[in-house]
Amino acid sequence: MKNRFKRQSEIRKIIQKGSINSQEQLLAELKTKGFDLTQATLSRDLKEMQIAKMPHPVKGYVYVFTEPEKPKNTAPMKPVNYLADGFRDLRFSGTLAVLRTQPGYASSIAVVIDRTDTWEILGTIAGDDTILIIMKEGISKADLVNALVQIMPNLEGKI
Amino acid sequence: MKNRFKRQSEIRKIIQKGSINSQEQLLAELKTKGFDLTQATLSRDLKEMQIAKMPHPVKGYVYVFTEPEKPKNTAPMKPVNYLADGFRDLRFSGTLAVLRTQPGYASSIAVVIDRTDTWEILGTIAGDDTILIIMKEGISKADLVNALVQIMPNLEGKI
DNA sequence: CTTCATTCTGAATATTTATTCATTTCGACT
DNA sequence: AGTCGAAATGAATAAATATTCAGAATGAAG
Repeated sequence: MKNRFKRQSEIRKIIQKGSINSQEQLLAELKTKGFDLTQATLSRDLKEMQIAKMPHPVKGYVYVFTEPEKPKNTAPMKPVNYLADGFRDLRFSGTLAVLRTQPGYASSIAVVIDRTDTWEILGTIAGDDTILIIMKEGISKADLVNALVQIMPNLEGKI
Repeated sequence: MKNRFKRQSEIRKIIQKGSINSQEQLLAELKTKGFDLTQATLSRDLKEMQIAKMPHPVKGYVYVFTEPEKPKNTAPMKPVNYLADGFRDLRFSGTLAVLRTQPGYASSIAVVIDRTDTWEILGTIAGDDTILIIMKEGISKADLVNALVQIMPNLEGKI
């Protein structure tokens, strides 16, 4: 139907603004624009248009056009071994660990560490040849070393 | 809790495979891996991890990691509100706070924090998706949260 | 070791979203 | 115009998901 496309086009516009968090809300918005339909139809439209309700840290949930997932950490193993080669040394200070690398390696190693979301590690910050690792309180040096070996098996013995 | 991170890590692995289309299904999968939890908890995990149920032309609906929407070339919003959207989570270790953001947001948020010269905060260091905030001694978690909300009102309630 | 506060979780429930089933609408063709 | 079949829709309902509320676990502070 002709109306259907106009409607979906309007839906697109509204979603784009990024502040819709339920179909009911969207429905109301559409009514003000002169589109009269039920939630059932809306649900079908959204499905067809591949619009998803996504959790949002601040807004709760928001409807968005979704891109299918990035194949991010699908193949960590290979680059990881390679990255381990950039490793220089590891030292500790309180709840911080400082990992030194060959110049230029730091950020790529840090990215790998971050992606694994290891629970012992709150986060990392990388410069050019140094990575600062912020550890969870109460984590021992050994714990951290284990975690790192998990991530980069080739480190085994280098530490 | 320790278990919570292991669990979320497992969730990530399962979702990654791309054939989960309901929480119930995911729940069952997790049970076989030895994680015992309820749908309520799972819902909360998914929200926290920003995993969304997305319509899929052939599979119906699939759970996926979603990309935050691309800030298209729509007129730049009020910087501060905009920045709050990049927020992921906030955790503490001693006198440090680690603020995690959507990839790419860290430095711009850090700049804003630095500019305010909040007395609770000695300084910040930003990577790509992590900001390290060095707090003044004696500052509590709540104090820092308050300070951040001052800076980015939209954070209110989401920390 | 207690007490207190905070975080985490499950059970029950509320809310939201998808689907079923019946009806209507529309277009193509006589 | 009338009939057929396909697509679209709404009402009701089923199914799925989010949240509330209360209790348990954990951790910090005496």
